[in-house]
Amino acid sequence: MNEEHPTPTTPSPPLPEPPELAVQPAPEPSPGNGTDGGAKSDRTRQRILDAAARTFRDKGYAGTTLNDIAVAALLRAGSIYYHFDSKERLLEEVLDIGIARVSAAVTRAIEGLPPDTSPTERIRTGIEAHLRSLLYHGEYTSASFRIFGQAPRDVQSRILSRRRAYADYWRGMLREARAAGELRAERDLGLARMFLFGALNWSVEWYDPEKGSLDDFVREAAETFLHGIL
Amino acid sequence: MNEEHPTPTTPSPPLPEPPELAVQPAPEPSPGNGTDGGAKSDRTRQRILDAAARTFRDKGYAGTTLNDIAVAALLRAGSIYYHFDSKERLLEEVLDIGIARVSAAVTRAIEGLPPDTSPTERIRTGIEAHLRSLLYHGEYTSASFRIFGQAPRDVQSRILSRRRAYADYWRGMLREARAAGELRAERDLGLARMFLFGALNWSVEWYDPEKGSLDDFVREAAETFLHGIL
DNA sequence: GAGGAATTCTAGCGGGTGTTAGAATTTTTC
DNA sequence: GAAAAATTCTAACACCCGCTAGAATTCCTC
Repeated sequence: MNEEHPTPTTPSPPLPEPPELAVQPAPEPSPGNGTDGGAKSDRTRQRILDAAARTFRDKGYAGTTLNDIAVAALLRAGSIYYHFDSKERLLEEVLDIGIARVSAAVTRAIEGLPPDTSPTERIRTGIEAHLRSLLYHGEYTSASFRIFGQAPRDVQSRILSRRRAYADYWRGMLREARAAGELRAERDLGLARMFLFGALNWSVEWYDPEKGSLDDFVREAAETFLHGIL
Repeated sequence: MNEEHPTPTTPSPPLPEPPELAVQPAPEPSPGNGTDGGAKSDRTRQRILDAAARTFRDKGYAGTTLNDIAVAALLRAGSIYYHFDSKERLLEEVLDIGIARVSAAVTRAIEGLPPDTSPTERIRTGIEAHLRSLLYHGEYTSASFRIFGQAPRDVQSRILSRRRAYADYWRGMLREARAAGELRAERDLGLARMFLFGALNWSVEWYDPEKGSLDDFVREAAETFLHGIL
């Protein structure tokens, strides 16, 4: 048993090597969360979650190391386990937050419409809200859609109920539009919905905010889906 | 779950039982190319490629182990290196084959049309061919779209030229349709094209061949994109 | 069958993985 | 300021990764 370590000479290094710190622009000061009472320093928890969402989104689940997350969150890998039970649970929470946020954004946008808004107009609003939630500050949202397919089976199934609820919401909207006679009667609504999700969620891979305003983009996207290209 | 690796204590690790193996025999035995007397047993190479395509597609690039591929290809992990230089190169070839196949399928389908076919009809044919190539025996095709985003940067850039060529093909078709006055003038063609790709390629995640014929599906898909839902 | 090439396997290296125990440190409480 | 609690770090374990060298095996040719 010979102990050969790179730095056996220094008696007690206070900080061996400050790990290269990914500079985080402005850690959003946690919004005034109503029911406080929680410990102040689970802002660290939030930092870990944010770092995980972004890293998962960029490198995939299996491609992401706990050390990657730790570096981005400005601590050491082992410390993550004080806040999360495992890498899987971390993923699970990121995915969950992602869908919850899109769902909330879309629901809120549609419920803010005047009560006599037509089903078609509701759908248009939903499309725009979904896209906005995806493309604008959507670290969790985009991560959620991008890496859901890579998640372990049990994580997927634990998230599935939320996903299904969101899908049902859209199913209902489309059905109402059909009931109101605003849709082509022969259209397959299930296919249309999946088509829509595919088109919208894929945009996170190629959308470039510098090539035009987000407002124009989401409007044009909704129009393309509603009317087609012909 | 059923993974079994030879434990170091057992003296003679038995060969893994060969499970049933569905491999399409290479229709074209590689013709005698120049320098080498074509080896007969690069059917193994094909088996590895097939296994890699399917495993990459299912588990992602980083999530796939060379041992996973080896098990699916009925050999041991080390043997892969007789046929491929590295895991990266294996990925590269899978991705390349994938795009090449869709591209070839779409091109062939459209070139088979009568010369006076309208641009719109060409697009419809292209959509259907793309989908068919994706959903029917599309292990490479679907893998190519699903995991391109997970590939290392240098692999991506080496594949990019093929991808761009395929994208250009579609760009040209859409432009012709517009020139022929068959498209809504105000439509953004770049967005429409990316929308289409997103919708089509996402279908590989949810399409269930037992819920209806492929013919009906691809027809309905093209219709939805061309006319929208309204 | 013998010899040689082609192909596969075995065994292992170096390194990185998620995870954990316990020491060290910071923060809170009195 | 001391004691206690909360949080982070260090160091290591056990395992698995991609990959390689060389032995073992199969295959082909004569």
